[in-house]
Amino acid sequence: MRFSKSLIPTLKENPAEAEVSSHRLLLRAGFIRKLTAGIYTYLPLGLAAVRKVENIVREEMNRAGAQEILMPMVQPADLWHETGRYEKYGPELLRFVDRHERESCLGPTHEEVITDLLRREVRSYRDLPQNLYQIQTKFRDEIRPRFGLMRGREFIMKDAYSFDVDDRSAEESYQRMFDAYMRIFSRCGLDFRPVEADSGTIGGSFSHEFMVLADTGEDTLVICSSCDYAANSEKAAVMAVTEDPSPMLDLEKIETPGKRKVPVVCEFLGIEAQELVKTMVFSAAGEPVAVLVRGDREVQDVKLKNLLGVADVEMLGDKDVFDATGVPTGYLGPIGLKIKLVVDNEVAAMKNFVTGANEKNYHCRNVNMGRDFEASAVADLRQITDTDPCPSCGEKLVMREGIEVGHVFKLGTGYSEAMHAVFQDSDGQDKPMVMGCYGIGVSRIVAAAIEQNHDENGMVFPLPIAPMQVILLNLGVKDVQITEASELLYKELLEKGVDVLLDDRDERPGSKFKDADLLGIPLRLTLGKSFSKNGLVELRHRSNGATEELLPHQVTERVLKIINLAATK
RNA sequence: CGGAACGUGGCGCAGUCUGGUAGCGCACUUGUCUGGGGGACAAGUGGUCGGAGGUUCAAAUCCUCUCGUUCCGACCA
Repeated sequence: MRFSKSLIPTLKENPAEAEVSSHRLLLRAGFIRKLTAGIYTYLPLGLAAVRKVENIVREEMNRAGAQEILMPMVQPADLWHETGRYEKYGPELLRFVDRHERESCLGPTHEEVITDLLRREVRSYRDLPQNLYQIQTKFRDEIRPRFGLMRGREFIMKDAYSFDVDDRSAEESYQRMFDAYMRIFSRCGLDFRPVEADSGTIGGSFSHEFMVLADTGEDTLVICSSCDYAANSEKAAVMAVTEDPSPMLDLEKIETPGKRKVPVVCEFLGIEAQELVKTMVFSAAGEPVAVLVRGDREVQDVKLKNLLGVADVEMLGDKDVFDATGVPTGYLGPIGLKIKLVVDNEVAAMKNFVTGANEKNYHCRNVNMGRDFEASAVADLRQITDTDPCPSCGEKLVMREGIEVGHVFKLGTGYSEAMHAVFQDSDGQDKPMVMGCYGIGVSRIVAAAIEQNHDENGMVFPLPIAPMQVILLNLGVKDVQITEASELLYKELLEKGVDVLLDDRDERPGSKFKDADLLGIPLRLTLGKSFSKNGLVELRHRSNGATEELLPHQVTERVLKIINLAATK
């Protein structure tokens, strides 16, 4: 690829619209251009990086026994009605009607389409297992697209689906995909962690996310400092505490005029937030539900959602709380509360705590569960913190930010039952296929890789996913000797299958160096002064700035060696 | 969904408060010099000031509506 003939519109200045580094650099380096919010065109180098990632994904999926297909982006609403997701999925699903007034949508994911395919084509247990994948553009009408390729509305995703005869076999499929994902992200040169995750709207029984560690990540992870436990903080289990053995004291109602917020009540009563229990009211599928957590804790709504078995929970506003309970917020408590009540484990182990009295300007002291109120469920409902012990080994936890680049789910039979995707087993019985689904954000990997690998001069690509492996700088386009040698080297590298960008523009050396750094191409070859003087070619590593001087005939061999080393690492 | 900011040549911005000739840097074109970390000089090209409506002798500037973009937040009682 010749720089002079390519569309690589680099920018000297930071675009006003980009905040995070990957977004800024992708625009500055001329990898992408925005069409409209969350929707981008990939320019030659941007696409080249995407293709590199795709190829790694493809190789590893194929190696794991998955088969590549390509499904439609436009999907009929009927399929989505079958699984109930046309209603449930929410406004992220872009819906429209075609000229025949048929309801349709743009695929944000393909469980319905693939399940429809398999139910038509698979009759017998002999046809299973199947694992099919595609690399395709997805559309999700995000509320707030941001950070360039990180959270776009249109993005490139690899999605795979497995179909098995039973749970045991499905778990093997899951494990195969898990292993393939480990290889994929390692090969991409990413610093990542697989973490236990919530299975979200797609549903299913268990799942892992693959998180690239980066400060700009939108998810928070907890990682054990001692064992290999790691989880998304919204899922991370909090260890149950042992019950406080103190005897129960007499219940006492106290006047707390105007004291509503936890710190205010605590200060007024001279207690710590750990001695108080707050009562939060959520709406779950239209029903109000009260949740008790300790005063200094936060309810983790994903855990609540899972306990209640609903798609979504939402905290009620002051007015809705009053309508549901007859009590103004700030004075809520469990005693005599008329709505459903669920209690965090930690609270269940507490004795003689303070709560609201369900009466304006009053709280209660020495409240005890079992004596003063009953809960309809006790469960782990609070957000984990970094002072909590590791749920696996009890050691210290560390919290980190992460970018989700992959997600594997064991789906079970939810979709296959809803859509009657059955096969005849060896005993002659019809059984639903056991499914799994596995996603990778291909375009997001490019962004995450840049987020994780850049410096003040630009991107620093890991070799395996770099759009180009080598940038060859001809610093003397008007010098016949330098130009001839550059062209020769360029051809030689191309012949050996090296991806090389020849900077043959009539620019000053400074501009070429700056652009080379910005583009983040791992290996830079320079033919300039020291070539004229001593016939030497400079090889410089973008990542650490190390340089070596080589004779022209040594260059290709040396470059190939470095590339092969990076590939086998 | 709530809040805020911004929209002026390709990019980054000033001008708007206080209405009166549309400006700066970069990029681009031509020429000369220069040639290892975003060169210098000279001469040029390019803008319905996001859109619509209104006020005014006069609107980038004031008013109304609208579209677009970005950022923050989404309630812990």
